[in-house]
Amino acid sequence: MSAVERIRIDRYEPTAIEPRWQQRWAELGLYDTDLADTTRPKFYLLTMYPYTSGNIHIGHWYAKTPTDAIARFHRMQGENVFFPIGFDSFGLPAENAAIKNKIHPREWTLNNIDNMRRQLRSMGTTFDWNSEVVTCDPTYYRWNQWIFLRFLEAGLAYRASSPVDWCPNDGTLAREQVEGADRHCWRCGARVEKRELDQWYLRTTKYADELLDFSGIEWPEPIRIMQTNWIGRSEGAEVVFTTARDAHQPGGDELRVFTTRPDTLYGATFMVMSPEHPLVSKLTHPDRAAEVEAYVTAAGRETEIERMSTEREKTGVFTGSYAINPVNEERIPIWIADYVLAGYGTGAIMAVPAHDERDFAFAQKFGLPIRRVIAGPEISYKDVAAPLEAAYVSHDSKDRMVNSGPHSGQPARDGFTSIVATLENQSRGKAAVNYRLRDWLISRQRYWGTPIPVIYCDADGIVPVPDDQLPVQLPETVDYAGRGENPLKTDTSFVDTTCPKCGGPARRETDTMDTFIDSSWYWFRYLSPADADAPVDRRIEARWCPVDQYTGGAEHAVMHLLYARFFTKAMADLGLVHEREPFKRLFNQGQILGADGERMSKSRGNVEDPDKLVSRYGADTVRLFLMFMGPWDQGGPWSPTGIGGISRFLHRVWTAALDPHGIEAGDPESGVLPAGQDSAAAEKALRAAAHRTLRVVSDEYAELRFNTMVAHLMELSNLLMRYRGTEAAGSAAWNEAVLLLLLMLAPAAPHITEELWARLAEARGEESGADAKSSIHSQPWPAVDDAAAAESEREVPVQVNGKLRDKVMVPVGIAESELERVVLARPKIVAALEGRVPLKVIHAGGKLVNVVVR
RNA sequence: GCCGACGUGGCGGAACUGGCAUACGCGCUCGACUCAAAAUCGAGUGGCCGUGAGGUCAUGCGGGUUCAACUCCCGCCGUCGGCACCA
Repeated sequence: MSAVERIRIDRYEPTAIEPRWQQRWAELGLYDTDLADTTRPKFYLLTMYPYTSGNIHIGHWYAKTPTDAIARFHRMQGENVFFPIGFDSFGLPAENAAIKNKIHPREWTLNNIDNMRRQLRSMGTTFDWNSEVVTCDPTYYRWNQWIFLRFLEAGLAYRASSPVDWCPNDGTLAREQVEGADRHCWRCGARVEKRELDQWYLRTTKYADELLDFSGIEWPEPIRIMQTNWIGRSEGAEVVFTTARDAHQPGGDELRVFTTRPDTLYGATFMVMSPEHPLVSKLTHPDRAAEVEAYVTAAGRETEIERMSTEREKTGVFTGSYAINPVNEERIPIWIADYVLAGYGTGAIMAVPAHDERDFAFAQKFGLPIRRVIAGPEISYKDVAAPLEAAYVSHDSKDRMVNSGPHSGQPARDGFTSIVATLENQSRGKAAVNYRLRDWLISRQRYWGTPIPVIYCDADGIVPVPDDQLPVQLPETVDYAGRGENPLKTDTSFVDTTCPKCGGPARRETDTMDTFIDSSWYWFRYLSPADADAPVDRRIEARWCPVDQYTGGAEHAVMHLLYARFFTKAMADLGLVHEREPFKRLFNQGQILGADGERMSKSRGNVEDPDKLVSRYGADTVRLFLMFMGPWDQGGPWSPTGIGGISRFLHRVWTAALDPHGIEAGDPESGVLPAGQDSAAAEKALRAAAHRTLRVVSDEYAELRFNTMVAHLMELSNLLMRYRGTEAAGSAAWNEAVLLLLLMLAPAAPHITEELWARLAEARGEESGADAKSSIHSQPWPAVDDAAAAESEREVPVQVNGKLRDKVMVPVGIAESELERVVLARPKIVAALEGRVPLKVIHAGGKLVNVVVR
């Protein structure tokens, strides 16, 4: 090949190629899914829709482009792939930007969406844009309202007054939106306080047990554990204590407690109520009223002041009242302390200081009695009365009950059931289950969200907005007086309305819904985004749900991913959908951190803008680089070091495909076959390598192991380059290897492969790029030729006492005795044996030989 | 504190059910091409000892099981994520 001829080969210039193909694919409608097509198996692939913050950053690329490779891979497998995208577009940032920049949240959001659409397209992703969903659009949020009304009818939505977490800036928060030991707001970081408010809830607890059941879905173990812990099911008993008659009050009130250790009931030496407990004022002795009142007031403020440490000293006050223990009629004092939570169990506990660390600390501080009622196997009868130095918290099967009246001596395990049975006989308690999970508080005092469709009428109370008046639209012009105040509240044109029942004057609810409502069912809406009659088209849903593969970050473990499961179950019970689980398979990609190892955020200034990388290297290089970085579920700090290696790889693919005969200057070896190989052997080696690569790469795509997939494609391209310029280059085997390489690379690097596919077709004199069928992305995934991939010889490592001493080439399928004979004759092995006689020879299925000597 | 993930060259990482530790890539060193540089191509690249063949140590640390351990078991240390007194 002359130098002149080589120069005529076009250079690989991604920025020239990529926009052209993106446009061509859109024109051909290559990725518009026909949901009615039943001739192929369906594959619903979902990636978490982005929040409309304005910019697509490298983290979005890390989440979306490997997911796109999954979509392309499944299409090549012959499946009908549905891969939609949309925008999570309600929420605080839009509102904050509006306040700051004096721009309407809608305008801010829609501008951002325009920019993000452009950026998403530049990735070369195959989203079906026809099914796009934008949650701040009335055509979407009217169905939030409609579903809410169905929940209301079914008793799954209700209004209640209770102490809620309140952020001074952002208003009420769901419990999972309060973070850290100091209880700060997940959005603004301000300290959260408790407020007693009337708010709307969804009855998530109704599904607590079903949500614990993960059978039939393939989710990562850590997420299942997190959800399980979050739901926090515990089995125990509810025990009814009765207040004792006293000078200041008649007694006889029931004080219910939940305990997981009914076997310790004889060890209850006092009781504790939460400061918010309804019986607090009734049970407080007049002499103690001032002290108790002060404590309760302080506790209300508690959460907003220092609460950094769980090691914090226990605090509390005595009410002056006593309760009767149902099993031994013992009279024990009732205290109030903030370590007992109002929202869990009954808001009151029986304190067993001998066997609970918290109760122990409290008893020590206030000098309350501590009585051992459970003894471990090492405790002798004599030691039972000895003072404890710490709470004995144990579930040892050898534990036995002591100081427990008729139950003394019984194994503690049996005590659980026998005490519950005793209580049940006397109607003073029963077996009970408690959950840590609470109902979902959805009211938000914000403008930029879905208005809750109810009306308050003085005559008729809470009146749902009739379906035919939906959507309740957000007013267009609003006055942003300032932060923390919902502008809907002061907008009389919105608030003032008439009662749908009596026609009298009435007020609209001004709270809007938590934005997690939007993402709790959006994948259903993708299937029929324009349907004006129903939120979900049940016929399409029946065919396409559940989502086959969902990808997104693990940070949504106990919020979005739990809410989505709840919604699906609730909607199924309402007959709106068929499936009870939303996402069959879930994969959590890791998180890309800033170069400083911290979470990427605008405030830290460590956000990586992919646009300049794309303009320098091209989208294909950025896609491959992100896949090559490491296992997809791992993420890690961002560093562009090494992206040049990916760029070089794609240049080599380009060269191998278009210029098989070139010889690199300065390389004395190039153009020469490896020693001992003729061109037939070289061609055989090429085919074998290509088909073996195909075998592993197919698995790696299916298992989402993109980093090793890229590595294996690099190995194949390195091999091709080794044979470039030799007699084998340009042979049938070479061409086959090149085409296989392009097909295997196509899902990951769609533009360069499409370009080379088209050029090679043209070189063969075929039409290319004219229709959807000729695209590389419409080709079937190739089949492995097992005969070509098979190897005739194998290199077997040989060890002596587990240490590598030699390697031998032997025919595949060699008999063990023959292999042993060959091995023992090897000079290196003879030397290593030093005359010793082998005790044993391990063959390890022909993969390795280990000669064991003493 | 409880729950979970992870710890391998200078760096990102590979080794799937115990079987050649360090694939692939980055970086670095040397060489070719060049007046020179960039780009590209080639060779080398875990530590230590040795001119060499080779030996020896090494997958966070300490033990153990095994012919054989990055992989399994026990006990520590460290990093990251989740939970936050849930009775």
